[in-house]
Amino acid sequence: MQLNRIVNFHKTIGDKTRIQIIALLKDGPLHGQAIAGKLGLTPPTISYHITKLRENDIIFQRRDKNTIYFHLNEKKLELMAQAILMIGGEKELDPFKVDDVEKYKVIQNFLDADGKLKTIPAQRKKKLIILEHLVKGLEKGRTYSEIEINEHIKQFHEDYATIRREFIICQFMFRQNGEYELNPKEMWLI
Amino acid sequence: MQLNRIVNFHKTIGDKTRIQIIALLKDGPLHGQAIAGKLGLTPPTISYHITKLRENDIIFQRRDKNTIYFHLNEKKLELMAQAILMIGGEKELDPFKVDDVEKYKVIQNFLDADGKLKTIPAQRKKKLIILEHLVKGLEKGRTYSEIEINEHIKQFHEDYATIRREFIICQFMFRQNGEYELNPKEMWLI
DNA sequence: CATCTAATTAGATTATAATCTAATTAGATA
DNA sequence: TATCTAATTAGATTATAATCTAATTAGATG
Repeated sequence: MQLNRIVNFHKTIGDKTRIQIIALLKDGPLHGQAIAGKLGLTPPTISYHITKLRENDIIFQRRDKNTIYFHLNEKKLELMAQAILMIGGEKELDPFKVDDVEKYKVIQNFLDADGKLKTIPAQRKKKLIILEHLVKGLEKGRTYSEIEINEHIKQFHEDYATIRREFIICQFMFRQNGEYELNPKEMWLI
Repeated sequence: MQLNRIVNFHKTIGDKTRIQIIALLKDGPLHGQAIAGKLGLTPPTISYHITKLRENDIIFQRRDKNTIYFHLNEKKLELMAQAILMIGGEKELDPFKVDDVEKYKVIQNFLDADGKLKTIPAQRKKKLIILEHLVKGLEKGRTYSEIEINEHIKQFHEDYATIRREFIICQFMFRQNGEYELNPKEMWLI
């Protein structure tokens, strides 16, 4: 139900602590203790809020040794900014529409604890969810060389060539004279 | 504090009942009992939610005899949709920036119980708040004849000519060969 | 494998928020 | 002015949510 998605998103960002976390992450990723320190709250409290933000796909995370860095998913904010205007006009047109809980489950299933991709999903819908996850962190409107894309993908999977091809086939990215760029239209699964 | 404004806005629309009210009002104004009926809730509950929506300038109201019709302030939704993206980048640049509580007070002071304008404020800031209030209900992107604008203003005040002129001077509207149109940029007081 | 660091979960407490019924207010009209 | 209609306020109840301390888990590293 589209309505619940919108309600949950706004309930999530309708909290001072969580807006502060978003504001902090605007300037780049941070780990939990850093956030707790800056906001004068305890790590469990931050965990609590981070969980809500993550469940709503507003942040994602990358581990570096013992430390988990939280990143803002700016794309989601842009997307939901638009969604306010569509309240009441929901049509549920796209069969590939999927909610955040479902996305979350698929991501859990296909990534191991390191955030490495175990296998590439065969089912189209699941594959789209995973590809969407893998382009998080790439900037919209910026061009990348093939080498940069390969490096980015290698964080998740050895077989960068296949995944790079999937990015193009599924239109998450465009290639133009050897340069890669994110598809600015990012409504794939919403 | 800009942060609180954003938090309150999202807290307000982060509620299923209130999103449903917004969705209903997308199709045109309704009175309290009608909303209560459609949502299966009691009038006091609707009053409670309406108060929150009104405090955040998401709806406004017009009385017709005994019945108060609630209207959606679509401009506010568009405005706040943009605001999500500016979290963390607040500068507080404009001295005419003003919060919803302040607006609300000014509107209370200058309008009588019927919603009629008692006097036109002399102070610029207050005048802007009132003019902004008076253009609520006009559609963006649509053109109006002078007669239509006059009629619209007469709902609030006899001296439509002065107010019509203020709309132009303060750039709430543009005039082009006898037709009037709302200024699509509507960030006046935010 | 013992230990360190960072994050999360469990459980309790406190603070907010949503909803109802009953009482009250405000305006319209016979 | 008496009465009707619609909306709001008061007060109580119940449900959610935010935060803490203490305990636990997961990885990294000597």
